[in-house]
Amino acid sequence: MLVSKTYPNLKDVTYHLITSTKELEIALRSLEQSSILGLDCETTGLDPHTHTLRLIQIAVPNQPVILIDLPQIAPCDRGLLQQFLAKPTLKITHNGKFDWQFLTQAGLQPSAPFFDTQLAYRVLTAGLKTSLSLQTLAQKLLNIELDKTQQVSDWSKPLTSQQLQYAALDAAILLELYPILVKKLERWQSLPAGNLQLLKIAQLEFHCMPAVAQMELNGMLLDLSRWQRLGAKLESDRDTALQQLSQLRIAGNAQMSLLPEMTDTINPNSPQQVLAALQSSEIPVSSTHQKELVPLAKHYPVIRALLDYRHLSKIMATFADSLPKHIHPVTGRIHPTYYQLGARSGRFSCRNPPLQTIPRDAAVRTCFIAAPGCQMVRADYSQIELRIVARLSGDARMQRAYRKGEDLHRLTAALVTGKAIADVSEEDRRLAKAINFGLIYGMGATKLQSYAETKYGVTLSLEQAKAFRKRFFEAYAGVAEWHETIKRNYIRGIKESRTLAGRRRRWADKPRLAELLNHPVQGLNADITKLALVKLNKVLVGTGAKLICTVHDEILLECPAAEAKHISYLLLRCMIAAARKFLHPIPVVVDIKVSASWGGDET
DNA sequence: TCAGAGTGCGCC
DNA sequence: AAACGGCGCACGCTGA
Repeated sequence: MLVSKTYPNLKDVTYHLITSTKELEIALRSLEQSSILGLDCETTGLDPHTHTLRLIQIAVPNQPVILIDLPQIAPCDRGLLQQFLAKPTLKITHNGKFDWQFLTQAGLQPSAPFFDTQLAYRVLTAGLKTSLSLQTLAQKLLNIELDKTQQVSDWSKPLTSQQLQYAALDAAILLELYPILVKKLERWQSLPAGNLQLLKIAQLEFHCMPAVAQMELNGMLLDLSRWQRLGAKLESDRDTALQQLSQLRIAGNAQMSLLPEMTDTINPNSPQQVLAALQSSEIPVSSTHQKELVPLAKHYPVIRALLDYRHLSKIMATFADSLPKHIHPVTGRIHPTYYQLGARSGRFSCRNPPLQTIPRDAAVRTCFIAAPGCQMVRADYSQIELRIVARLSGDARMQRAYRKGEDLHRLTAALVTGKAIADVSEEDRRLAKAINFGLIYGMGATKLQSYAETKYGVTLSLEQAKAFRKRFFEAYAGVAEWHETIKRNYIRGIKESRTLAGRRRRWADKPRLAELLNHPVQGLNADITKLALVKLNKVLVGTGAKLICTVHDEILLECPAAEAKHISYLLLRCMIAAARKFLHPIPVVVDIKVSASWGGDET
């Protein structure tokens, strides 16, 4: 099954199957001396709320792999195992989040430190589209072909020797991967540029893993009846928009008579058909993209109706109809999957359902509620990306503004319009937001124009967009220089980028300039939020607070109402401490709210 | 008929 | 010369 001269330890991996408490006691004693162990589990399925552990595999160097047939060990006899896993032995896992969740559900929560080979490999390959399966790692790092056919076998029946052999190998191989990955993570540390701490980034991820695992187990509570009422309203609004759309289309049909086959068979969800219909009504569009339609909405009611319809049907399809399907039958809560290295920048990604993209609309967010007797405590970093830009670029004016606690958007508005700060209008400030957020990643004038219109409702001519762009970089010369520095790297053909914390992103091909501008910022934001989660996980021990969601620069907790004040203090402290480590001397501002729901606005 | 690329848009 | 980045999901459409 496995042939390798290089890894004699993996040739004929021997194992010891434990089926009684007595055997377990002896086996655990034999493992006690080792400072590291490979840990893996086989389960009856993938859901830690409904499926259960079947086998726990523990590998230590130079010993048979211990395979614990957990159902054979009476729950009252699992104390020793629980104590064993709670010891500070280094646990080497592959996708340890999964094992952590099942072990935790079984009352066998493993304690740090962890070394997760999957996270480690992603830290090394961030930005590349590499597979992260154990099979791939075995192949690339050990030159071994791993047979995973047993992975999907039936683990609820009596175990076959193939299953046992497979299970033992999965744990044993972790011990071989570990030193290789450590060496790779450390190698980058010795490069001359300094501050290259890939091992530290990997350890940040390892420390974050239990917080993420627990966050998934905790899930979020949706007020279903409120949600359904909202859904009904959205649906009727959508249908109203659709009706308007069809009436308006008929009204415009004088021009459409050339294409009679289109008049009543247009699918409003088809960009192709909509584009053809708009063009045949002599509306000057080259695509039906939002950015092209928004400026026309003022002049054409049909476009307004189309945009309204699209918005509402988007929310209906992606959220209103789908979220209730994700309510877990056992917990009654929504448990998405978070991938802590899901984004190339180091950010989390989240799916099933995508809680990171829930509409901001208060009507939507107030449906996400704290459990009875509990409050939601949520906090987000104020303008974290702009503060990071101020920190990285060293731009004097930005730094001064932040240190004096000024409103950077107002400042930008004043600088680009030439007005005094006191005369800056609300619209000027919205314009400035578009400018600040857009231009820091190198947006061009054309995009700035449509971005300001679409996202901030500010209409600009192309000339104005060009002029504002020019003035922005004159006003923030440090930002312009920072861009120039990165541009030089870009021209040199550099293929990787680092955050201040050392996180690296790689490119297989030539990166785009904007990607090189973005990664140090978005990546550091991820570093900071993850550090905050790690700090938080420590201080929340013993409290009633639960981590329930994180959205890039925001952290949501749920806790008994009586604790809310204390918990919000802890959350604030952790987030500020995490950001301060990298942003100093730029001040860190965290906005914190305690409320009954995600949308509530109390405190 | 079904996988997959493309379009479009929700969030930060 | 010019260039915002990072996601996941639903949908219509294409081509084998």
